[in-house]
Amino acid sequence: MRTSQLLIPTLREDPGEAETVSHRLLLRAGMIRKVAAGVYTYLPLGLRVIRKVEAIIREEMNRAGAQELLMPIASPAELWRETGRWDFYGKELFRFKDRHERDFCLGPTHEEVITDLIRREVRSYRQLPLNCYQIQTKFRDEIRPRFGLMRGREFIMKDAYSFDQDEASARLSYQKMYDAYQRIFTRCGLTFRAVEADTGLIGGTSSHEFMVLAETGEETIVYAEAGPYAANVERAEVPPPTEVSTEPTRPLRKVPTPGARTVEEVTALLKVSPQQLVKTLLYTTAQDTVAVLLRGDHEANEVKLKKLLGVTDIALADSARVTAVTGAPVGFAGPVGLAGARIVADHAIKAMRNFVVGANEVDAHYVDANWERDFTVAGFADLRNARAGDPSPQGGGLLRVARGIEVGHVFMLGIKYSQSMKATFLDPQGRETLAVMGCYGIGVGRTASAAIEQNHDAKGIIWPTPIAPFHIHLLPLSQTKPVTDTAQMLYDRLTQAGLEVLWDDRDERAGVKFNDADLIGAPFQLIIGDKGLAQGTVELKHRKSGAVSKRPPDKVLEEAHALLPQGSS
RNA sequence: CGGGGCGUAGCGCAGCCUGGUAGCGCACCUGCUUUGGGAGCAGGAUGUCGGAGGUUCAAAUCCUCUCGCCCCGACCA
Repeated sequence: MRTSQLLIPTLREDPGEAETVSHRLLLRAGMIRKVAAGVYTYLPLGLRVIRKVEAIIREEMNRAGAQELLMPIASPAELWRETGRWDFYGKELFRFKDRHERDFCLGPTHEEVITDLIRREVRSYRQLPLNCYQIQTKFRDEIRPRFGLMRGREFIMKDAYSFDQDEASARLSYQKMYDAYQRIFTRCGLTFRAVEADTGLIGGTSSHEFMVLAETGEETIVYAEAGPYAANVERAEVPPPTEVSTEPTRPLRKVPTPGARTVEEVTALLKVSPQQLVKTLLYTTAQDTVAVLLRGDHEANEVKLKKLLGVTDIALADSARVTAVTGAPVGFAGPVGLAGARIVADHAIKAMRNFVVGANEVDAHYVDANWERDFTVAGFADLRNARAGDPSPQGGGLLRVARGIEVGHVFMLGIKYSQSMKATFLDPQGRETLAVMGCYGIGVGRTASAAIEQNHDAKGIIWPTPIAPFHIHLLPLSQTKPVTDTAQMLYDRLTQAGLEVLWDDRDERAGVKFNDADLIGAPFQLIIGDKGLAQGTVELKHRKSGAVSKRPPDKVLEEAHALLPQGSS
């Protein structure tokens, strides 16, 4: 296609709103434009990339035995009330009413709609297993949309739903999707890792996230330095300590700690290490207040805490609540003599002796506190985030930490939705049985963004060939007849050979064309200039390496073919 | 929702504190020259200063309200 006929509004300067590389480059390369916070128009170039990613997803989903359908964006509140998610999903759900005042929402995901379909249409185990998917625009009224296509309020997602007659069969369906995801992200040219994950709002029994490794990722993952274990930090288990302190206990003493509230201030004042301090975090749940004891250098993991408490919502107590419960301002809470809250402790505490805690009194802490002797806890549990250097819970040495972008997520749902929505079928014995479900998502725009995060340089994007908007950027450097004729000839031949060619036919200076081409990021640039033609050559330049090969124009075709994967359109 | 910040030409910004003719760079239009890494010269067009109300002889500037956006924390593909 000719540049002069395409809307490719490249920007010379960085847009002020863009924070991350992918956001900045998508805007600068003229691929997306913002319509509202978290809502974007895909311009022709951006849409081509989206379509490429979608095509790869379709091929692999179909290959894995899934079938495509298309569900509506709008869905009625009744379905969501059946599963309880009309309330549970909260403000994240875009809601609206029709002219009859009936409640609707814009689908953030489609478990309800697909389960409604399947419960109506599937009667027999003979119709299972079944895996249906769609590529559809989703809506989530995110608290904070950001990073362009990375976290939008409207975004394109592939979502698949599997229905099986039993757990064993469901695990096979899950595995097929897991394998398909490996192929999809590999084909998209991404460096990624599948990690164990929390199931979040979707619910279910187990799940894996597919994480593209990138510094700008919003997720933190941990992985064994010498083994297969990898998990989201939210999920990563921390094994209980194996060595318990054998230090003789000393008597409890109260010491003044004027103005020292934070772990740093208290440890500096008392000249102890954070490992000798126990911090007391107060959380409020719908019912009560819970005190969480953590070693001074550890971080609370709220996902684990929610699971332990069996609640869906917790929040750090506000200062009024802290004062009411402890009798002291924030910064001096401690377990000794604490009456107004249940006390739970991370199991690292179990290994500690003679530690520092808050005294529930302004400007005072206890030193040489010991659990059991000075206070009792309701229980010990894994309540902290894993971190680099912790032992891997499943062997393979110590854990390392990396940042990741979640591009895909596979869930074993079990019977959560089939139960609440009564999706049943008759098994071979004629018994009414609940379908066992799985669901599987891929963020399409996020995948494209992640590809940019991993494949760019100071000049612009360097698309992995399978998802590049064009294979070759044809750059005639002047408007002379030999150059134009050669460009036309090469454009025709390459296009006929099945390659996707973007022909920069604008009357622009060479530098402008080079810079735009580098920004847009086609894997190859074919440069045609008067100088080269005088010597009978054109140049094929590899965007990634910068390598240039000079060839006579009629030799370009075979070289281009060798360089680009067959059938990669 | 809490905290911080920004809305001035298509884009990036200055002007605001201390009220008085709305500016700069890039982009855009015309002409000439130029032409292998974002050209030069000359000329030109472009603004309800986010919106509403108020104070004032006078408001981009001060006050009030409002809308939008960005950044930092709790959600997720």
